[in-house]
Amino acid sequence: MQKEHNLSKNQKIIFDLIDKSGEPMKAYSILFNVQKKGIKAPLQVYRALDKLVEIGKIHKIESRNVFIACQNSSCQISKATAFSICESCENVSEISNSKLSKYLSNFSDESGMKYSKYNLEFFGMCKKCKSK
Amino acid sequence: MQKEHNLSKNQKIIFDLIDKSGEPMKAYSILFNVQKKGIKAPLQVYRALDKLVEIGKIHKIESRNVFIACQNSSCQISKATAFSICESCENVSEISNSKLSKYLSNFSDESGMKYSKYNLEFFGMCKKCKSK
DNA sequence: CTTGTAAATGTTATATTATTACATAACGTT
DNA sequence: AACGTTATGTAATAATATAACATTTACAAG
Ligand SMILES: [Zn+2]
Ligand SMILES: [Zn+2]
Ligand SMILES: [Zn+2]
Ligand SMILES: [Zn+2]
Repeated sequence: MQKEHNLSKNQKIIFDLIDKSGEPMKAYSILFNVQKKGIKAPLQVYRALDKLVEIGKIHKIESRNVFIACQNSSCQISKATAFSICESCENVSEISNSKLSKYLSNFSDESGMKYSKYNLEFFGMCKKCKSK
Repeated sequence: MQKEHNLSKNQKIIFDLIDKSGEPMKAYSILFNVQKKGIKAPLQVYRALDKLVEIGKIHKIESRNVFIACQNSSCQISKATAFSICESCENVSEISNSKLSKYLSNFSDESGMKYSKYNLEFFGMCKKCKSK
């Protein structure tokens, strides 16, 4: 069962925006979109984003500096994330593949380092873009 | 056999700096360090970095916005990268594990998307930091 | 209910990371 | 030499993110 997080006002505004957009969003585009709701400064956006990432409601796509709503409604893991990114249209989707996540969560090497978290980004051409 | 790339003057200066440092470096720290060699503007640094990334001599650690020299001297792959990052001391090392790279290079799912590239970042505490 | 504490907010300024635009030079091939 | 490609130089600016500080809200312990 996923822990319930009561989102604060700003967190809710920003999560709803990202979630409804269904697309990756940039921080300053989010800022622009929520200014009518009274959120006026970058820091207000970044603070909400930080919290939402922390609790796993959204993820940051590091190679693109964008944020998307978690598409794995059942998973509370912001510690084991995998995405596919189309290099042509920049479409992003979250990969939820239990074999992959098991493989990576159990991965260890000779470094003696214990991995508690990972982020994986796959790149390629999506179906739509390929057929063009 | 890896293709030989003749680095240009700026590319060589910047690659040598990163390679010798043995550490992840930030773009503006690189800039600061090469100013005595006549490289005065961010763009000169970013252009060299772009090229070096493209040919696989260095890699960008996306979650940190830093660059490190490729530690896999034998591999020409800038298309299949994996790193371990210590969240305490920010030490980064490149993982070269043939099973892992095979597994990920062959990964496919039902999306119909063909993945031509991936980047994986593992996070945790390195040996040194754990023992403190 | 009040007091203490953590979390969230508001606001201004600033730091950090990266690119646009345009001009010139060097390199490699024919 | 002429051509196309790659690299360089320079100035300005865009895009991303954080520091510092003041205040407010939420919520639990006493
Ligand atoms: Zn998710
Ligand atoms: Zn696409
Ligand atoms: Zn490498
Ligand atoms: Zn460490």
